[in-house]
Amino acid sequence: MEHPLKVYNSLTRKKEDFIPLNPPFAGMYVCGPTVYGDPHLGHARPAITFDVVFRYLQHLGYKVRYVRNITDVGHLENDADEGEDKIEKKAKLDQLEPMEVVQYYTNRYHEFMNKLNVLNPSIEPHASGHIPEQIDMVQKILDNGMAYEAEGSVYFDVENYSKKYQYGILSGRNVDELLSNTRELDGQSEKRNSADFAIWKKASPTHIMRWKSPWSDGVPGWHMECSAMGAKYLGTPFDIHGGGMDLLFPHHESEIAQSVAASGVQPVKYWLHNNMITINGQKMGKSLGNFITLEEFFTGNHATLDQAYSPMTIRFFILQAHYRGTVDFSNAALQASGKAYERLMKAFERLEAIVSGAAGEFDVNKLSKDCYEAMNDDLNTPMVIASLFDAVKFINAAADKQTSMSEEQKLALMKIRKDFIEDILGLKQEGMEAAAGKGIEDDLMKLIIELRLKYRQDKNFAMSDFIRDELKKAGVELKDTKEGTEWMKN
RNA sequence: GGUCUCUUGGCCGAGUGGCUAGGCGCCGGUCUGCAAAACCGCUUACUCCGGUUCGAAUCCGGAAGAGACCUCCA
Repeated sequence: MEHPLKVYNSLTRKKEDFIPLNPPFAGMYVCGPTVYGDPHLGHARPAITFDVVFRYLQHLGYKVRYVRNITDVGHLENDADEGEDKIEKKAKLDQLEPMEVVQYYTNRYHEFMNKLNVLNPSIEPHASGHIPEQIDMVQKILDNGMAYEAEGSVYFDVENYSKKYQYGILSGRNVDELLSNTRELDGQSEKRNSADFAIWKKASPTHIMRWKSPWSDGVPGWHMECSAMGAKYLGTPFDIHGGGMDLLFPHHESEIAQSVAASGVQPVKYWLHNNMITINGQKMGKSLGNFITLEEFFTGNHATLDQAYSPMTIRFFILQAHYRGTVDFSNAALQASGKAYERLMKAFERLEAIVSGAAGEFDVNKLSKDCYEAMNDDLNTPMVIASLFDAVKFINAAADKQTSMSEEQKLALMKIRKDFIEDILGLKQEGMEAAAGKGIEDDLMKLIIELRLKYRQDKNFAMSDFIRDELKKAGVELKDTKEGTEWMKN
């Protein structure tokens, strides 16, 4: 592949050339949601980030298998002995079957990902559908002496693992500290060491979700699913593993340990991590309870939101920042993104209507080159967007006849639009005001606008302004454009 | 407390040892009966203190502030 794509690898802490293990194939695994709540803005970030990775790898010609899991079992509130499964807890609360909760929130997740124009992954495995694979892996780890059984649960033996391998290779944590400064803390635990983590958990009598295993009726540990499903669908090792930075430790660290303990092989070549979305400078997340769901963004129905924000505004907002930096949510920032997005899309829409002539002062080849370079430099989408705004200026100038554009330039810009805006960044035109077309309301507005037009033609501006002002009070705004009068509800 | 990261103009956000990112806002203009929208122009920043260098916002050291992970979180 001649495009020298570089990605930042959390494992080596360096930008590295992306060279897949088996070109032209590329395998990517991304940690998907635990489906026990509505998707919020924080979920949109990895989904969009790795959607762009998926899209770009495909654009470069790779045959990509993209696996993004659904965690529907095994994600415990904590690793303590009485730790409750998140799904099951929610199910009890709502008096539903756990799988009803799973189905509902999986559907919700899909619904909102579609709105954000996030492509479906190639495979979307559920943890609950891969219990045998996980049991197999637990057995292998036991066989290799890297885990022990206690009271029907199986725990990963960090201390023993560390004699041969490095627990902490990804997160940079020092095992000796992990082991020593926690040893005294828990006398009552089944674990030999509090750094150990459950890879199989015996179900308490009240547990609804449970599977038979050689050790007990129980559930797999949270980290197991990703190791087992990644190996099953992408092999060992595979190319890319993605997820949020908050999963780096302990989730991804433990994934590595499990896979290495089972197979002896480093399971992943490139670890990619997106950073967090913050609100008032703090991470937006479940535990702090400061998250805003995607539905709330799309409807504007939340106390801290000044207005509704469209899915593409959210997508654009996220792409305007580099994926490894935090991005701070605010109404002002989202409003700015919304406007910028509109301007970008409108300009490229005007492109089609431009009558070509002599070539204008604009180097489209350089633009294309800049966009590729930005993408290749660890997926620098904000840079791509900045470059695209150079084209916006040129297109607008040509559309306003301030300069001319050759057919060649026009076609090249159309290709930029197709490649970068649509295929790679995944931005799409959002339906202009869906407010129109609502039966009698629409007919009435048509009548009012017609009346007002009459007044305007008679130069009775007092009356036409009166109509506009009164409508505004009623929450309807009028705009006179060259194509006629538009209206929209506020 | 341990590990790590960050601090850029009114706001959001790239980037880099010398070549004014970009967006939004503000202001000015074009257009329009007016308004809005749209378009054009303008707006020269890099927490502080030392050091290295011909030259640092960019490298090194220190200080202050903020954040992430260490328990569940995307």
